[in-house]
Amino acid sequence: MADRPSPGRPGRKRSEESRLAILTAAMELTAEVGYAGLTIEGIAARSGTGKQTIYRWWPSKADVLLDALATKARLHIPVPDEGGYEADLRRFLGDTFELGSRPQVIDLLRALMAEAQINENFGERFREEFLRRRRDALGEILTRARARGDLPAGLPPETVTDIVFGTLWYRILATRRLPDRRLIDELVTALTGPTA
Amino acid sequence: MADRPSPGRPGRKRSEESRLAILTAAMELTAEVGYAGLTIEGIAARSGTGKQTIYRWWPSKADVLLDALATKARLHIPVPDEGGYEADLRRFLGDTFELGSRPQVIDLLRALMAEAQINENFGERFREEFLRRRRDALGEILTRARARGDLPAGLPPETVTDIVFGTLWYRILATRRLPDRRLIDELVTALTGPTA
Amino acid sequence: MADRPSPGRPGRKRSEESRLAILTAAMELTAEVGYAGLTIEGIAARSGTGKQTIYRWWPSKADVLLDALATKARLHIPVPDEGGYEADLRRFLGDTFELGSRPQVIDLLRALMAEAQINENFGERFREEFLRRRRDALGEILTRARARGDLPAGLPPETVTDIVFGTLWYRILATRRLPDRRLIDELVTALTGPTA
Amino acid sequence: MADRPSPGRPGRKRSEESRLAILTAAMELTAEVGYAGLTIEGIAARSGTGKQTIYRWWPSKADVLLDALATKARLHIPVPDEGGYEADLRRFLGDTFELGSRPQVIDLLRALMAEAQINENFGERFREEFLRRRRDALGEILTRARARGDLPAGLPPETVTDIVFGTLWYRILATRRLPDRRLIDELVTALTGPTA
DNA sequence: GACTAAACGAGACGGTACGTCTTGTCTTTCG
DNA sequence: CGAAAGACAAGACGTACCGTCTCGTTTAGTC
Repeated sequence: MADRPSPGRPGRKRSEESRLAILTAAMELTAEVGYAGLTIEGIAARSGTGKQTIYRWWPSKADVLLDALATKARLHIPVPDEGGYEADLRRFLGDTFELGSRPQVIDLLRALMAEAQINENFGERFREEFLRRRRDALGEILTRARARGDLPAGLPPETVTDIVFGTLWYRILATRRLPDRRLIDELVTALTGPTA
Repeated sequence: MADRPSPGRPGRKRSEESRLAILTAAMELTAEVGYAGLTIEGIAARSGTGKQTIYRWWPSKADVLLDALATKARLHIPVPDEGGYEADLRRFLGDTFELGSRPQVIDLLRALMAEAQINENFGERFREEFLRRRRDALGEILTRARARGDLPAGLPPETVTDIVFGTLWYRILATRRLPDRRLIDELVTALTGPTA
Repeated sequence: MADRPSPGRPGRKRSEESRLAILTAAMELTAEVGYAGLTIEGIAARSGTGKQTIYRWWPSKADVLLDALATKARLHIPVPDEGGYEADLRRFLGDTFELGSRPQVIDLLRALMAEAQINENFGERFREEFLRRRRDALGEILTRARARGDLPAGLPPETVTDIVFGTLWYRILATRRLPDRRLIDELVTALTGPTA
Repeated sequence: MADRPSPGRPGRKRSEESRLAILTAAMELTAEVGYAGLTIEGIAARSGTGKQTIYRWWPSKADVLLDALATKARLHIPVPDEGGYEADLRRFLGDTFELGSRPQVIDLLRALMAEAQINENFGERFREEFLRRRRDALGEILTRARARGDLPAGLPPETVTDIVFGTLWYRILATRRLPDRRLIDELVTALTGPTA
């Protein structure tokens, strides 16, 4: 993403106005013409900035969108202790689904996951700065569950995480059916089953 | 994909030689320069054919690869009756993993899934001609399991399918850890748990 | 132009129907889309023939048009003896202008003269089979005039021919003003002047 | 031809170096492969520039050549007053022939006149920016001649111009015999005859 | 020195037309 | 009558440019 220059050095300061105009233009254009139709030139034109300003701060259009997502969409999901593994899991899944219910956000996520497959460098940034954070949030819940002895045998936390996020992403990427309430129940069934 | 002309009509026949040269070149180039670096021009040059010949038969480079995958990689997975749900599932997952263990194939799948997100038309073809077939194969097993009463309560076949393929795809797309033997055991645990 | 095969040999005869369909299509298309927009593929499609049939008999689209001009437009101009150089000249110019007064024919001539500059081989054919015949017609008149002693001194027949056709072509190619009656008078003035 | 941007505005300046490289490459290539073999891609490759740079400033390959002709060949012909119509005319024709004696220039002129027939838009530019200037130069001489009363009766200046340039162009386009000294004498004879 | 603006070299894009080759059908002539 | 010859319509082939687009860079002038 964009580096912040160390303070106290000469030269004009980075224009926050331009930065926001670029992020806004990028999201709007993605909604209007799709990720494939999004271009750096288009972002520059729409935001009233120069191409060089974009290239100076972001390495690719996907990074602009990732920044926009982090800046614009409030992605943070708190993981309050609901008192038990099943309740925690249910709460986490509910919060996550809510977040992903905005179609614009879904389209953005699909585009970024796609770009991550194609562009190796961006893929690393996407995994580190987005996917890992979501895994860590679930990880917290699983750590608590393990401490309580609630985790079913034969299902290490890593695999639970793979199953949870895997199912969500697969519905989005491969079936175009958005996750819903019913899926929460069924996932909880599968992941807490043996101990119930 | 490519239409087959009805026989007995005038005009030169489609060159099977060119077709295979194109599919081969496409796969080789993807391995060498990556999907992002793959171009129609490159495929034409490598295969010794003309661009027009490619455009005549495939609408995009992703479709060439999808055809290559279907033609070259033997994707069909038989689903023999192993006698029980758990054994069937274990066999299906084992066969599937083996198939996807070739890194070349994995890279292809990642690229195609990515393209499916970005190119709506190709996405539809990819879902219909690739993803649905894999789902159907698993569906057969689940139908047998349901007939035997082996399916755990609260886990409809659709959701089992989402969980199985979701986990596999997520490992490939998001974590870059290829599915392995251990994952089979854990998935089987999660999906057959309650009946065990 | 098209060679005629020696008679009495085996094989299907050249189809006069196709030949005329091609010439007609070529002229129509030139009128509709201009010479630049004229293509062999278009002629084949319009005439309901195959491209190969065209390439078999004519080396270029310009040759098709040249053939069409010779076949369709009655280009022959008789040069009857009007009794004197000035009268002969006046008659010849009048007949020539009449011929070139059809805008379709003019456009064709412009295109062929243009192609003759660009395509060396066609240029030779155009000069031999079209331009030379027109020059020869005027040459007849000048031969008669010389016999009568009507030719002005210092103006060899070759140069008279250059001046006559040059002026006509120049009006067509460079000024887009079609030759008219007034021009006849003025040319006759210039070319018969000294003896008058 | 190329517009000149108003000064004092932001943005990179047009590269004069590229402009000249393009004009030079265009002339060289025309000499080497002929006008038909000349392509924008070839000019770009030879000149070490991008195609877009050519398309930015010239609408067609013919316009590049027209610019090259104007820039490289010193086309201006002064029309000093030689004291009389016949002397003026003789001087003008001599200067003109000298100019057109370089075969490279002749080939260029043939190509441009040809293109002007085929491409309507270029034709207009060619007539306005090239042909009209040559006509105007001769027009000056004829205006002087008229003031002196040297013009033969029955031969308006317009027609004299048509005859002079027509004969020159016809020799170039249709007979491939370059104009020479003898032609000057004969033209002068035809055009000044009655007053002599 | 960051900014907007714009030209630059590079090269892929989708497309068109070229001229050739292949296929199967339909004449024509001759053995 | 049947085989050989060749013209036919259809259409796929490899090739070459077209004109456009976007890339990422560079240069110029402004803030």
